[in-house]
Amino acid sequence: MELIYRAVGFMKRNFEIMREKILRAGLKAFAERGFAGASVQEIVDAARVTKPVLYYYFKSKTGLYQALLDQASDECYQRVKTAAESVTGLEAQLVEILTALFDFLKQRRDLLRLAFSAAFASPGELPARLKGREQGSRNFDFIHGLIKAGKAAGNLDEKLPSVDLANGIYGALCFHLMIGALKSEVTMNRETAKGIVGLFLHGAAARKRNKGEL
Amino acid sequence: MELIYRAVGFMKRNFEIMREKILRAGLKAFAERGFAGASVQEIVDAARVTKPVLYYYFKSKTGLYQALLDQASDECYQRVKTAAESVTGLEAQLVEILTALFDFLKQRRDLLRLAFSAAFASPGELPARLKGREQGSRNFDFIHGLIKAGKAAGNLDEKLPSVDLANGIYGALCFHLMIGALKSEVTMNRETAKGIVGLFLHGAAARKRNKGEL
DNA sequence: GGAGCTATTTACCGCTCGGTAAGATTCTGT
DNA sequence: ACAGAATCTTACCGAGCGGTAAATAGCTCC
Repeated sequence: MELIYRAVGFMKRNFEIMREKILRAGLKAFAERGFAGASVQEIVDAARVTKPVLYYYFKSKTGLYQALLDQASDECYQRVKTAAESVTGLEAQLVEILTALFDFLKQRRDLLRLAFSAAFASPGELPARLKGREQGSRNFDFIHGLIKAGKAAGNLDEKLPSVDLANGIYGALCFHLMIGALKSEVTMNRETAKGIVGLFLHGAAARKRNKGEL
Repeated sequence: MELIYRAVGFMKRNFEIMREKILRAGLKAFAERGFAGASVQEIVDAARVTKPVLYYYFKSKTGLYQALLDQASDECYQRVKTAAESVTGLEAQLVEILTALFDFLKQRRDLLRLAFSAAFASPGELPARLKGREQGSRNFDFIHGLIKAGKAAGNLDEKLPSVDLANGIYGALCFHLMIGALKSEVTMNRETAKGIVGLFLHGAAARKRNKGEL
């Protein structure tokens, strides 16, 4: 009995180890060269397996890519949700979300880069079978929800449509993440997050006088 | 004499016509499938020329891509500069710039999409010979300059670093352009631009009753 | 000990890729 | 008329692509 369990345990662990070895190599290749630019051969070489092994664990190049996208999307969404639940109040929540994603960027830059390049890829750049475009909007919808709640609580300017506000903070977030994903070293942290959220909430204009032209 | 001039004129025009036929086909293919995903064959088929013709006018696939990037970068920068010079005052300039680029997006979506995908591509996704990474920052530097001038004029919060402010408005701009480049129809216009600039300058938070009305 | 499953190897497939050699055609200047 | 440059065609290249057939090795279970 015990032998069997241990054997099964070993099997399971080995199965996952193989999968992750290939996933890691695929992530590196796709993040560096894009979907079309990365070749199956270089991936299996880096993972030190043979080609049919990749096709055994993932049924195609597209399947491997999809698995990576799912992983990125899930992990990203999870961090956003956890961050938002850890504090109360719109401003604190936004700061927490941005900080969490900057951490994510620092730890898993390749994964985030992959997600961005997939989200902003041209229609024909990736295989059509890839689904999960709506997955990509989970994060936006989540933040949009926070914004709507903040508006209902009277913290946000009621004259501005909530979708515009969500675009504002989400756009700033995406922009900084993309910049960070391209640079080699990531310097964004909680202070950066505070600055971005502060600019979003209070604006860039000089505040001395309530009335006046720019 | 006249015959010669007409012949030369015809030659020149024909040379440009061929070049632009290939450029147009290349733009469509690259914008739809990315650099690696687009094939030289499909480009020359669409342009109704043969393969060596492409290699005659542009010396390689990379050369064609580079020519398109140069075109996009130049046209974009030109529009930004013209827009900024057409009015005075930071707020009006920003609105004008955003409006001009939304127009650009509406007219040349493929070109803008190409520029964005190149700007945010991973290092190994495009051939190394491609230069002009600094070209891509011309627009940012230009806007950064406006911001610094606005700050010197006392229109912007002096406590906020100018580079952060530039990132703020430039990020919002990029985000909206990228969203627009992906959607099939473009709805952004001067009103959208005003909204974005307003949010950037005055923030999202509820007004504290400084401003009288409503 | 062998049926049957999972996991992995060797060796290959047809195809398309970016790119080119060599020559034909057309045009230009004299 | 004709040399030479510019332009364009036919026909091809080696390499690499994504993907697979078939055999096999290791394992479980009876």
